[in-house]
Order: sequence, then structure tokens, then C-alpha cells
Amino acid sequence: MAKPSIPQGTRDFSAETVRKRNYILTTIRNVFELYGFQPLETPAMENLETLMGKYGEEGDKLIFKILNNGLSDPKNIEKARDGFEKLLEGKNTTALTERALKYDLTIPFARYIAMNHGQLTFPYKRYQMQPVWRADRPQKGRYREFTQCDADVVGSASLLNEIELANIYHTVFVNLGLQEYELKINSRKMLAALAELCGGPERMTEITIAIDKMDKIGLDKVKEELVQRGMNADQTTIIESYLNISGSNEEKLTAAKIIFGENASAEKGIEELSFILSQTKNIRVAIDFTLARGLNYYTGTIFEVKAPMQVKMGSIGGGGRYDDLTGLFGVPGIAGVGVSFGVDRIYDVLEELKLFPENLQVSTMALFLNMGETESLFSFHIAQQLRKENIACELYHEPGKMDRQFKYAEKKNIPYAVIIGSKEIENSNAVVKNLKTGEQIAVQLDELSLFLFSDNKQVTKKDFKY
RNA sequence: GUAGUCGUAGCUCAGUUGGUUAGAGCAUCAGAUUGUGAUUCUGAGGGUCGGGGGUUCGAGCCCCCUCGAUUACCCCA
Repeated sequence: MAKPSIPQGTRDFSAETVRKRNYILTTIRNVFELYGFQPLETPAMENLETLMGKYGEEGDKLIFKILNNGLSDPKNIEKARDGFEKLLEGKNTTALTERALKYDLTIPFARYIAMNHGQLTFPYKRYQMQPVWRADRPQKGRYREFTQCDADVVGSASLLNEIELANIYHTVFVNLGLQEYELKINSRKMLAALAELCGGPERMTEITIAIDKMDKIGLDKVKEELVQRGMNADQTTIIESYLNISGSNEEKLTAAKIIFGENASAEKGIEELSFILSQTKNIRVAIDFTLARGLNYYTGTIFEVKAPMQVKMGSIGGGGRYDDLTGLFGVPGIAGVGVSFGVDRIYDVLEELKLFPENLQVSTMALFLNMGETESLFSFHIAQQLRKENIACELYHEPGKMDRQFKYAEKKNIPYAVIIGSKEIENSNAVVKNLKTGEQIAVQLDELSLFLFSDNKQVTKKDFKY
């Protein structure tokens, strides 16, 4: 039999990893809730039609498609053959795949809004933390199954949303200890204006694809690419002066005004960026005119968060404003703005910078050593009392050498061992040993929970939230 | 989809121009020690050298194919 394995780009998460991931997820969730966002979950799979064409040509290729069931059924076999022929020609067909794994959280969200807009209270603020799947080649910071955390506001054109979302980014990253993150901001309106000056709105996508590579390949290569794409000299000069804009946020805005002059789209973009920046002075938001973002449904403000410089990691979050996301699903006129956190990349960054708190790995607070059959039954009742007080503890499953039982506690990072043998039962007390310091002390049974709780401030009661 | 690097014990890795029976540390198990772990000492188990084929008297090492991991390009969180 072949060695068991898991699909490329997927991972199992052990207890330690799950706890660290939960730490990130809880931190993000708490901030989302603090700003009044409500949870939403959507299915792992969507109808293929819902996803196709929403992420650009490349995106379509990266959608994981699910093979239909029952293809070998005699009554479907003709249809399946036709479908396969089309597939070989590079065409997608629902004859073979009607469903696909979701590629991000935004499009399923838009689909949900389009289906339920009659019932929702607007502005509708939702957050969503779920896995998504992309058929990309895995590499550093890139997985085929990864978790996104999105918060979106729909049904409001107010820039206050942008300001709140920027603050959400800031609060989450500061709470995670990632002080040195970079929050970049731009507006698609600037890129639209650039396209207008360089051959028309339809050129926007190719221009943004080229200038998005600015920090990777440099100005000269970007210019080369633009020439290849058919830009004339005047147009590349304009793009070059746009890309050369530098300095403080204010200086950048001033320079942009000069380049774009009376262009309406640019004026609007500059006005919006100025307003957002004026209200986010407490946090570090930096204009980056080369920021473009791949997803083409954005129309206004766009955000991207980069990990601290010393970590070589792409963006750890991104988002933006879209005027008409649900228009794709037949419900026009609902604008929105949202942000996304890339949990898996944030995890890798925190790991690399050693920013996870140490006390995440405490599973249970105390291990009751098993000192024999009658003694263990006695201990069991004491353990149940502690559990009633929300103190997590466990009883070693069988009598055995203490050596082994201590090692078990150590491996599970359990801070205390509680020994109740015949002597202790007689005296109504327990020997409590702090496994970190090696100190041990006899504690009266009715004071056990109090002792465990007060002795070590690091260890807190299990906090259950529903 | 394109290219590079790497696959040796559960884990991290040695392994000489190709040469006897493939090693170490950690981990596991047993004992020194039947009421005291993490620090001590002794011993044991554990391998189709990713898989298949080839060259050779002889392959962990060289060649071909294949699978997997990883990194980069493209794109992205």
C-alpha cells in the first residue's frame, strides 16, 4: 500500500499550530466584532458559474473544479463525452463540472447579497473567516488551501468605512505585535485617469498589470513592457512621471495633481485619498501609486498590507472599494468596501519574528497522577469539581510509574501535577507540584482551585465564548 | 504551465574518486529507581538509502524515467 499523503499545497495542523492559528483568528474576530461586523459563512463550494469570469483569465485557471457525479450513468454518457471534447478545446462546461471550490470570500459574499438583499439591513457589515482554494503552484507563503478573514461593508459609499477599515488593520496588527507592518493605499481612480491619458479606459488592465510590477522589476523593465504593449513615447513618459512620484503623502498628492491636471477621475481620487489620509494620521498609511491589485472588481480605494521589511513575504492583507459588485449577479447599485487578512501568511510572519505569546500552548492546567484504582476514582471526583469551575485538568488514564506520568505532563506542557494517594486522602489534601519550578506543596482539597488559579497568573481559566 | 534545488531511521542530518555488515544526535522503548518529570548512567528496537529501470565485478553515490518536497517565474493572500 502506498504511503498515506495529503494533496499538494494542503497541510495538517497539529495542536500547537491550531492554537497559534486560533490566536490570530480570535484577535482578528475580536476587532471585527468591536466595529460591529457580523459573521457569515458560505459553502466550501459554489456553482462554477458563480465564480467563472470574476477573477480574470488567470483566475479562472486557478479555480478548483469539482467533477460531476454520475457521469458514467448511461443516460449522461453522451453529455459527458461532449463535455470532455469541449474541455480538450479549453472551454469550460457544466456538463463535467457544475461546482467549484470557492476561490475567495468576496464573490460568494456578493452572491449572498444578491440573493438576500431584500432581507438584509443596510449598510450590511459582515465578516467571514473561512478556507479558500486556489490551484496555484505552492511556494513560500502560498498554499492551495488557505484561510481568509474578510470584513466588508456594503450599501454605503461613505469614506468613513475606509477609515474604519484602515483602523481595523492597524488594531489587529498592533494586537498581534506586528508594529512594523506597512499599510499602502491607492485609488483605482488614479489608475483609471492614467489609462484615460494613455489610450483610453480599456487599457487600464494592462497598464495596471505592468506598473504593479514596479517594485519587483524596476522602472526600466516596466517601460519596456509598456512599449511592448503598444504605448507610444508620450504615453510612457506620462506613466514614468507617475511612477516617479515620491516623498510624503502630501508631496505625492501634489505631484499627482500636476500630472493629471483637470482630469475628473484623478481629481476625485486625489480628493478621496486626501480625506482618508487626513483622518488616519494616528496610524501609518502610505500612498503607493504603483499599487494596483489583481482583482478587477475594485473601482475606488485600494489597500494592501505588507509584512515588516525584514520578512520576505508578499502581501498579508488587501482590499478595496467596489461600486457594483452585485451587479454581476443582477442586483445593481450596491456599493461596498472591504478588507482581507491572509491568516496563513500572517502565521508565517509571526513565526519568523517569534511573536507568538508563550502561554498559548497550555492545554490543561493540572494533571492528576493516577496513584491506584481507588485513589484515581477519588481524584476523578476532585477533577470534576475543578472542571465545574472551568479549570481544565485531566486524570492520567491508568496507574503506572510516576516517571511516565510526569513525562506525559511535561510533553503536554501541563503546568501542575496533582498527587492524591492514600496519605493525601486520609488528610483531605493534595500534593501540588509546579512542574516548571519543581516546587511542591500540600494544599487542602477545598482550596485546590483557588490555589491553582492564584499561584500562576500566566495560567487563566478556560474562557468559553459562544 | 516553465525552470532550479533536494529526497538516507519517527525528526535533523553525516556518509571520502563508486568498495566489506549504511552511521550520529534527538526522539521511542526497557532497566538503574514500585511516591517525583525536565538534568545522570546502561542497554535495545528501528532502514526496500522516495519508486522503477540502466551502467558496473560492485551503486546511497554515476545515467535515464517517475513520484514527492521545496524555491523562483507567472499570478496572488
